[in-house]
Amino acid sequence: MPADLSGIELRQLDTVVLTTRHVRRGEALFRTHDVFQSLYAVRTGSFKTIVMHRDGREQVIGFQIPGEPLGLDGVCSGTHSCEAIALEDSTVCIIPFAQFESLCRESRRMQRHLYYLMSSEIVRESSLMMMLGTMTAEQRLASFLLDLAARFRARGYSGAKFNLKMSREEIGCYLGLKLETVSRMFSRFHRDGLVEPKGKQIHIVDAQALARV
Amino acid sequence: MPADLSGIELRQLDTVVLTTRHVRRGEALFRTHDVFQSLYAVRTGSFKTIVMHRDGREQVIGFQIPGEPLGLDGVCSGTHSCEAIALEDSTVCIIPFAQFESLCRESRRMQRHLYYLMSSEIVRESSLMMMLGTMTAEQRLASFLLDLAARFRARGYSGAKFNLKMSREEIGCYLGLKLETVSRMFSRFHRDGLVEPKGKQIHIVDAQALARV
DNA sequence: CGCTTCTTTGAGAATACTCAAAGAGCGTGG
DNA sequence: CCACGCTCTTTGAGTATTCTCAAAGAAGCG
Repeated sequence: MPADLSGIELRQLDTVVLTTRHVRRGEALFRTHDVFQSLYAVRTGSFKTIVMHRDGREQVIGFQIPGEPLGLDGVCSGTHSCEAIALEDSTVCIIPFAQFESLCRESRRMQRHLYYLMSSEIVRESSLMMMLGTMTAEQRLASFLLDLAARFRARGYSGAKFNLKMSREEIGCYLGLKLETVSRMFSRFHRDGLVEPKGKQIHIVDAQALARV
Repeated sequence: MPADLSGIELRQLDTVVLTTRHVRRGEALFRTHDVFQSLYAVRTGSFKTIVMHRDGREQVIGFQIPGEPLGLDGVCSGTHSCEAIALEDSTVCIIPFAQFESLCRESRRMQRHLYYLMSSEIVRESSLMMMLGTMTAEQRLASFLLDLAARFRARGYSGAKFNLKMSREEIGCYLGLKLETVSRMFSRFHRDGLVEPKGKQIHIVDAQALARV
């Protein structure tokens, strides 16, 4: 997970990350109001995180792929404010927060890394709010695809071809759109030669044009 | 700022908060890409924080009233990812981050408080995304007013009557709506007897009904 | 291989937006 | 202190984007 830590710190982290956990497709790693005890890092598979309104409305607030952190929302109140659901059979590293906290007190770099993770999440959510607040349906889907592409690339996968494990409905729930609208936008991108969607398999043909949308 | 710190820690914090700064209405406390050096706490007045897209689009991601923190976005990259603009002549406490960080290494409670602040911001933004992604214009304005009311109450002001320092346009920019839509929703709430808006002075008449919207 | 779930597409409806103009409020300067 | 001008707010009318409802087609799973 931590790209900017030295070998020493990584070994220290290994002493804390004693266990991994398997989560089956559709199951929850944690739910809203669960007691917060650990941070997690996706090891294999993928997750969505959702917040639920009392009336049952859901908002997907993020998708996590291997290497990305989960659970930072729980630090402030001691209970989780969202829930993390596996999009496919997945495994996570468990990082017990109490132990991680001790490690942070010993290692300034580890401490900085935790700050980095939390602040990054704040910045990520800010740009998501920008998307939800100012963009058209077309722009939202374009920026979603480009963001995913960049993250896959950053983790060593192809940024041009990847598999969407989430449904159109989940994408819509993330982008503040209905599933039909998401589907129509995919069709439009396909018609315009920007993207080649074969079901869940996505091939980004013209990233430049996507960025200009 | 910190509600859960002891007298000792508050005195320690006082040694770090050496200076305050005045910011005139319309001026920036910090701008996007400014080097991050300090956290701030609003002392008097109020601010908006905005993120800017390259094409000039703006999204207001928060309004800050006295007692609330500013600048947490800068921790991860060392530069600010948003800008903070004063909505009226205001003052802030300056908390140099390097010194605050040292203090956190000495005091576990101070450390926890920083975690708390960052994680709270993550949770706050999550619920904002829920609003932007799932709510109608009417519901957005209602939840905005109730949120503000709760925050004023938490800081010891009246939750039923308060002054909106931000314009209809800024509210719209925060709620993902146009200023005309915001104005229409105010008119509707007025017509229905939920809110008594006298220009920028807001009187919440029926908070229960607002919550049911 | 059949059933269920997901996706696509169409048609019509609703919400929010755009453009426009009048009215109110605020700050500034005489 | 009042008047002027500017900005902000309100309201209306028409438009556009997205949503809703519906149905057919495709894909995935057991």
